Amino acid sequence: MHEKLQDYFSVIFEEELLREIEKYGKLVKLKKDDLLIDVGNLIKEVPLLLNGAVKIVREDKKGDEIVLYFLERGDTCAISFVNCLNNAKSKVRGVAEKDSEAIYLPVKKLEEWMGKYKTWREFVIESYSSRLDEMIEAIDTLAFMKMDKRLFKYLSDKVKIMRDTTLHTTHHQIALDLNTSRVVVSRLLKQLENEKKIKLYRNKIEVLEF
DNA sequence: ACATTAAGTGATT
DNA sequence: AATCACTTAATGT
Repeated sequence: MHEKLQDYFSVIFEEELLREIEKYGKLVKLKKDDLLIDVGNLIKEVPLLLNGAVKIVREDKKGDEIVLYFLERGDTCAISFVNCLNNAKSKVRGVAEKDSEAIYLPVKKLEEWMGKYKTWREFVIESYSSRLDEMIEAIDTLAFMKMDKRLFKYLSDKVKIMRDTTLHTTHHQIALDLNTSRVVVSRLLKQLENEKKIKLYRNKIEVLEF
């Protein structure tokens, strides 16, 4: 845990804060599709992502889902942190997109560090603001982009997050993430393949352009 | 060989 | 862009 912390955070956090993180945080290994957080959960711990990727999904009452954004190394969901300061329940779901590692930090401590460490304060604010940016981007995408554009953005986002141009997923799964139907996804993917932007296989998509 | 699951396609709304 | 109804293809048992 020590080395992993050093790797990613020694540049932003001071020694003492790193030591505290090490002391109070617990290292959690997440497997693909593990749930980090679900809608309605009361949050007492907030994960700090060391590596891997997590997708943040919004779900409505009917169970329809839509992907808001992805988290990657060094990210934390400051939204959920601020959220749980006022004891609110989570409004989103976090699912590991691939095997990942995270340090779970107790909210109690996070609160304390807000006053104690400038770097922590800045980290949270920075994280909060970039989450907000991503959220706004997600709204733009939803409101103004046609399905074909949305799909392509989804693919290239995913390629960046996964650091792999070959995505192991199904048309069905993509349809769920974008809240559309599998048939539509299949057709649009076919189009993209014809435009030489991707290559299609079973359970696999190779993204050539992103 | 058979069943299951993923993906492709035309027609309709 | 969604839905239906169906086909084809790949994969698991």
